[in-house]
Amino acid sequence: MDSGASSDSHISPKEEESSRTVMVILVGPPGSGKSTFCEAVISASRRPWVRVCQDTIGNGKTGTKAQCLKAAVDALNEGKSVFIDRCNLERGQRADFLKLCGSLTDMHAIVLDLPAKVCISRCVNRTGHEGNLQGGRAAVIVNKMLQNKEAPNLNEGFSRITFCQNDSDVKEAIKTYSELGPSDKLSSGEFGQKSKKESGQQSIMKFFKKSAREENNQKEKEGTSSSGNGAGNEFPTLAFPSISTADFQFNLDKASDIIVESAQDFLKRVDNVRLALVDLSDKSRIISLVREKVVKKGIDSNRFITFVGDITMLYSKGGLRCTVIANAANWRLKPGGGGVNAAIFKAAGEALDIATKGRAETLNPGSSVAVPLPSTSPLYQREGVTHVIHVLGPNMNPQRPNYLQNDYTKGCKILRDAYSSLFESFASVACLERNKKPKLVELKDKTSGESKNKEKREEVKSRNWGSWALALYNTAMDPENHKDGLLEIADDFIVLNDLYPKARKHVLVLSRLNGLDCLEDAKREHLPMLKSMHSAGVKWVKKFLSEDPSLHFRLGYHSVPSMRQLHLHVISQDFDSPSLKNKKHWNSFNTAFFRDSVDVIDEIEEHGSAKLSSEKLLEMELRCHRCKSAHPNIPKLKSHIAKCRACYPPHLLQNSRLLSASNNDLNTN
DNA sequence: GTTCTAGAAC
DNA sequence: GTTCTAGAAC
Repeated sequence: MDSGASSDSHISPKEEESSRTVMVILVGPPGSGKSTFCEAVISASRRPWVRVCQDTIGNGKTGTKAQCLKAAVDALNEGKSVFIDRCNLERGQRADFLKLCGSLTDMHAIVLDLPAKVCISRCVNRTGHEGNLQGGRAAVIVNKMLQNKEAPNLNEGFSRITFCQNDSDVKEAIKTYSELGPSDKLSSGEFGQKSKKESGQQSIMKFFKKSAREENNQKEKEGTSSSGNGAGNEFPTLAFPSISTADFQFNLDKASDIIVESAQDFLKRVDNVRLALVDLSDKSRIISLVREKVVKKGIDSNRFITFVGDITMLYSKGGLRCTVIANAANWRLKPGGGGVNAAIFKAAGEALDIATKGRAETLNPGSSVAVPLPSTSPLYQREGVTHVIHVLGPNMNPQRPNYLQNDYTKGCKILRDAYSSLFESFASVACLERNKKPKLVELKDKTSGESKNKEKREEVKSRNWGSWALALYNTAMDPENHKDGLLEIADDFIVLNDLYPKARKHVLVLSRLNGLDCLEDAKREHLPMLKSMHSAGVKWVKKFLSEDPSLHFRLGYHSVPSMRQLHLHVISQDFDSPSLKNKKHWNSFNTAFFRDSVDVIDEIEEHGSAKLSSEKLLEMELRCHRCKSAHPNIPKLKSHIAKCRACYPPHLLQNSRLLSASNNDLNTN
């Protein structure tokens, strides 16, 4: 080294060390204390720090990641150290910041891995926080973020990672960083206790279970409750009482056979669900009979369990989490009477009575009806029950309605029907709760190619619906309370005006079937409903054409809808609407992404399912739906289609895909 | 699905 | 300077 020169361009090793900057990426959900951490260090530190906070970077408002990146670069260039104060829970979110750092910057992560419930309660309690994440939304958002959490790893490029699981860990980390002088360097490696490895796919249900467990002070750890039996505990569970064997005096031996056989049949067909037969008495004869037969038949004890306890307190008293419970209902679906029915209605509160009335008035022996439990219900809040399935079995009691006069041929058939209806209702409810169908075990008529496709689609489908995507579902399940824009209520569908019509006339025919989320779910058994939805759509088209014969209509489904609950679009082809604003809007109605109802019905009749198009089509260039000319942007396209009178493409003129006043097919429907 | 808005495109 | 898109947030 040229020790004689005193040029500025030469930095002694000591000086080089002193010029090192640090970028500290905070990792934690809202409410984990990221901002507090930064402020505590900055106020106590001798080192120059800049806190880059996405919540405030836009002139005090929420900014973008790009703004944060720029602010970070600027600070590092000025020789300052930087805190990246945003959630950074996913590896991808951290990567761009790590890329900014040159060899003179140390890259650290501080993981604020505090219990989710602590973060949520802090979010709820604080006022005027920069991120404005207050109130009840906090829980939803924190949960959602934690689902995708990926703990930082040294191989991402960090030289030091500090894990904090509680306030004292946080305090210690604050102290360490506060004491970090301008020329100090912290040692490399991982510090603090890393939380137990969780899969990135941790579901909200699992999260709730975890929080509840923490509150229960490790209740499950100590006892060997029936729920603590391995993987089965992760599955949606249906708790059900023995049907017809109490007040309806059905023979216990016959009933236990039917329970075990029905359950075995169901569990063979539907994977990833669990059944729990529940009885109040520990001397329960039906429980012991069923238990015996379950063992004899070699049914997986993780997937079919028997449980002694109160069906309305399975979680709070027994630690058994069941998202769905069955009610041994009466035919009038009324509260009271005694037994399980009285107990469930009482525990669920008025909400269940109201929700039940919205679904059905009476119930026939051998059938069931699933009722979503409003979140206000104590049974929902305390026990985590999302649905009650009312089921009615055969009656062998001369004092009760529909007495079968000891006819066990009839009685057994009805009881089998009751269980099979109950289990099917449960499967569709479980499917809704997990936003995907329980994986059906392949039957012999499936080829391996088809089964691969199916798996692929299921993967795609497992994405979560945002809260905004539930509006149609809520309307379908409870039309009486969502009357805005409602045009017609039928037994299996509803017709309503689209809230943001993309043309002069744009209505939706909404299926009322619980569990049918989208076109992908539509199978042969749904054909009668798809046809009645189509007919309803045509009926409304006729009405609109009588008002304005110049219109043309298409009826169809989006391949991948944004809103949950199968809905048929009935839309006039003028696309003259201020709500049609972007490329996605246009392409969702004018590419193969839009599947004409007539084709959907044909394909399901022929192949058992409808073809779906990729969401990539939504990014395609903008083309007029009549003359197929391309246009650079939406305003230009809109002014073109307002004038274009070219013939519609031949494809649309076939098979009644396009309906107009001159269309003969309208009269034949 | 919409709204909001930064910044790209013109 | 204005228009328009696209990404983030809900």
